[in-house]
Amino acid sequence: MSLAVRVLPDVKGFEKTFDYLVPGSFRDQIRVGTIVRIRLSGRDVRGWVVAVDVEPPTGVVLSPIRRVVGWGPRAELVDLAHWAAHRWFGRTAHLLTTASPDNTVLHVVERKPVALPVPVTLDVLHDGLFQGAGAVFRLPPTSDGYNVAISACRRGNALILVPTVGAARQLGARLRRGGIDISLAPRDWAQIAGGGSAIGTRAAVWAPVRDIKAIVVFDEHDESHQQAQSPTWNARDVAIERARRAGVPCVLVSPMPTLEALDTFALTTVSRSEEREGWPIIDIVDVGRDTDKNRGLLLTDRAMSELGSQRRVIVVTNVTGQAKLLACVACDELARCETCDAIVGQPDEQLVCARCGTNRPVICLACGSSRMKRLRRGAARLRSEIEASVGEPVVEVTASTSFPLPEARVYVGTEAVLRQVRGADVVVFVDIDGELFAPRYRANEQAMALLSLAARLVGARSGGGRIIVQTRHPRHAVFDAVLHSDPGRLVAGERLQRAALGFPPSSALAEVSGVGAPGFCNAVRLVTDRVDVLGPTNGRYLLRATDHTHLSRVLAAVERPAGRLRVEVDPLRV
DNA sequence: CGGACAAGCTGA
DNA sequence: CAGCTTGTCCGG
Repeated sequence: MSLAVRVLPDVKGFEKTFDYLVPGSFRDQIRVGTIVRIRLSGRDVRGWVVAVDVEPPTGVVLSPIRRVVGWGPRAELVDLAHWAAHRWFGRTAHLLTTASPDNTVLHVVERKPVALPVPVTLDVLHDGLFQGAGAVFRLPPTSDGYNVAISACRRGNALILVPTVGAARQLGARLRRGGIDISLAPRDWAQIAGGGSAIGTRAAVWAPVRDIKAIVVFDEHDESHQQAQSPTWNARDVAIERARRAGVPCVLVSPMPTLEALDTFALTTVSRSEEREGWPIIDIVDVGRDTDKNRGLLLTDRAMSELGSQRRVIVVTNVTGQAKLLACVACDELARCETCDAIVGQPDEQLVCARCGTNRPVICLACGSSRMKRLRRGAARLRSEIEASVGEPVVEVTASTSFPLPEARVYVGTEAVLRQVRGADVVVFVDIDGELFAPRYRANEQAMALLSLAARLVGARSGGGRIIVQTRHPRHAVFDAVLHSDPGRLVAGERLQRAALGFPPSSALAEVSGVGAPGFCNAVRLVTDRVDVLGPTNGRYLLRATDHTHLSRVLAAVERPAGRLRVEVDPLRV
């Protein structure tokens, strides 16, 4: 047996492995994934053992590993980290950090599997979902995923991913009460390494679950499964790959499965009536016709009557400072792109589409008028207007609002208000058109996600849950889907539009920015004609390939130029 | 990344 | 040509 191991140093800026000797006293502690300290060009640095029994290159004198720090990711997760680094053009060390314990782990106590109690009602189990390689399970927003989680854990050690820490704590506690040996990842890293199932948010996909038997991703569509900073890895996609490698089923649960999920596994749904029951009542209020335009009010009579009642109301408006919404003065038609339907802005003389780049003079497509008016006002203004009209305190909630929230019957805010307020009777969307026609290719999906978030807050129709949506486009496909409580109605059209415009999942995208971007993108042009280089717009290039296999291969093949380079694979807003 | 070292610039 | 900056290379 050779005494040399390969170590990946935890040093920013370069990705290279080095070989070291293992002193005899360390030999039984060294495995793939072990965290060690090594000497590298005079410095004492941390690193991960990525291969054992290696044949070092000839003519190099190896130095010894200085110290064993503790346990690190399991060998299969080191491989998975390599895969993810390639897929999202990041450093393996970055992903290994996420897969490693926060604190030093010196001892792992192995636990035996516990015998699970037989559930009282076997018919609630979803064993069918876990039969093949996996499934997409469309479950309405107010339905409980507990039985899916239980079904996963009954197969053996399972990994369960949810979008928020609160949901992880709550579902984890319920599963423990149900007799499941499950720990919170990454907090209880050492415990998970000893056995049992794990639950957590996106980082938990790297939890050291032993002998894994199933993976479940709840709210698969939720953008918080994707890391915001580069590398923009997505826990759902890592979960799919982890399950595939382990040969175990992966179940993706969502009230509104993404095209990406539907392209991966077959869809399972609940009955039409059960899905309908799982959505609240949704009132689509046509702002273009139902209101007196001259009053200039943001809220329709329908919304005002809810505010005047004693019900708890959440009023959602769009992000302040986003692209202004323009509408025709004569006929009230929204200014939209003639090519891709996104709302267009008016930076100067022309109407410009931020999504596809089309521009035209300031002319209404419906009536030919050349006069436009601005529609959007901020959350702060809205708050004071509502407060004046209801005569009681109204609390504004933004992403930066600190806890605890002041008690109030009425809350006003941007998207964050839906995530921070506990519950409500009614949610009012003041101008959802800003979401529907946002210059982002996932606009429909994101609007749908907001509606399902609201649905959870107000609860099912049987309990009186209600959502009021103010729009100038009451016949929009997203409303057709929610009115029927059937997000599946969006899929075919969405798929066609994405394909027609070359957006995922019919393509793989990467956004490149930074001083090194021009050099990098020129190099991409030279290497291949299978990756389109678009831009730059605002200093950002967009690389587009037919699929991720090609995109990743090209990104890896191109030499990194000097200077800062930011590559965001699968950018959410393009 | 950070250190080593080489090549390039400056000033007396 | 010392003294300093800037660039490039390399680490086991």
